[in-house]
Amino acid sequence: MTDRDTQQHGGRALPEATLERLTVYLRALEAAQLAGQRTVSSETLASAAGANPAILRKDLSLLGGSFGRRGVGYDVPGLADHIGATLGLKRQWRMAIIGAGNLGRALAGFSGFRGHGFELKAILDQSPTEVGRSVAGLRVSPASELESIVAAESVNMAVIAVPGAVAQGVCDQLVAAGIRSILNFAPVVLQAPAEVNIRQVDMSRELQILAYYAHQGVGHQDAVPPLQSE
Amino acid sequence: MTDRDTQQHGGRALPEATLERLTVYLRALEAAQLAGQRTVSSETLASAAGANPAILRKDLSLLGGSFGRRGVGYDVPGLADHIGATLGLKRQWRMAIIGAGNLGRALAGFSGFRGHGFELKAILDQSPTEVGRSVAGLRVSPASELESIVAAESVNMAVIAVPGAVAQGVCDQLVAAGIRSILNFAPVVLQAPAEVNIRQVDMSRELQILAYYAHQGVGHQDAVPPLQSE
DNA sequence: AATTGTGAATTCTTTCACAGCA
DNA sequence: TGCTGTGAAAGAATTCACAATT
Repeated sequence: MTDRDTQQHGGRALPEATLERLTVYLRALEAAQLAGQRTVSSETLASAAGANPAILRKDLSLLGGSFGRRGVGYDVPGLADHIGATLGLKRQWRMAIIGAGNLGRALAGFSGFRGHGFELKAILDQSPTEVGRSVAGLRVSPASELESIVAAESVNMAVIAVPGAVAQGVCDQLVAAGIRSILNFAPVVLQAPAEVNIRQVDMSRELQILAYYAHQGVGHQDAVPPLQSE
Repeated sequence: MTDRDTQQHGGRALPEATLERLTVYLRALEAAQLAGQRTVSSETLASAAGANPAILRKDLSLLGGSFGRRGVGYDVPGLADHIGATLGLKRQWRMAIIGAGNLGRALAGFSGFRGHGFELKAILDQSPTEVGRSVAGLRVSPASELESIVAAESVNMAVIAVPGAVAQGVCDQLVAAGIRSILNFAPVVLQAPAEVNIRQVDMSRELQILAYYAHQGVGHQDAVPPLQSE
């Protein structure tokens, strides 16, 4: 554990499954903090996060530092801080949302990303009827100004909230403007150079997976670990 | 351990990673069909879906029937049909959206789920100012009528698009009304009995994972397989 | 006594590589 | 020839189980 080059900055990338769980632990820790808890056990935290204690401990062990105390549990603010630092939430992320329809406006109003270094700097739309409207305290800018706004506002993360038919075009423009982190809500697989990180949020995918489980009669519940017997 | 699953078509439950990819293959097949292609090779299809050919073939082999022809490729409509049948998209899924804010309205207007057996039957909201409005051709119903609407419309799938603070309450009501498939857009981990399937869509999670990769300078691209040098 | 941290065992997933078929 | 389908191999992720620590 004194071995610093194993994990930490510049160390190895964490498995994606671990990353997804870390975001959930972080949320559960924030809820625990609001509830006034100073420490949590892996069992409590895992249960709030819908995970199991063993994998939680394994995940945290990949983070490096040791934020638990044996016999006691994890220090709530300390661990939250450590996870936040690992995820890069101490930096400033300057976002733009492309598309000011219902979805873009909903995302703009979503408060969940504030307070973790995410700041919404611009919202853009192609349609003249949307341009100029006020959304979440910002004026909607014309899509044609994408490149200059990205530069002027130092935008380094973008959210695509446009119809599928134009999403790839928007993606290309974003890449050309230097953006390398994109969250895509349009129902298309975007093609982009390998250095661009794209995450996809896809309602159809989720509905189809739900349909599969319901169709098969499989009870698949992420949130509740199987009980140990014996 | 008991092997509790002997499903139809000689199928046990498919791995979740496979399910997620199947939905992408399906979309790519539909695009190919629109483009007039009759057959696709695993290489072409994988490239359109951002996967690699080997895992695509393995995924399809888990489905049972054989929809490829050696030396030729896959029959586009045949394979699309087979994947659709596997996912349960031949059945009728009757949906309700809870929450008629920007997000609920955006989801209601999202055409992507139509034509795959998904039919939006109701949209509900707590607030009297939303009730009665017309959204996607439906009138917004009061949230208090949830149980009776679910029964009257035989709703069997629900989408939660309400603020985090009330999401667990809505979830409890849905479960009480007999819903066992829930897609949750609220940023909370829902607690529900194991027989209820819940999928979570979470903007914070995705942004935080993007932040991690950008922070670490890791290029992680799901959508594009490493290019072969040619 | 309680709970973490982690090697070892297990299970799951992906990739390889090639036989089999059109 | 070209491409699928699939066992076998390799690689990851998860779970177990217990020594270490407060």
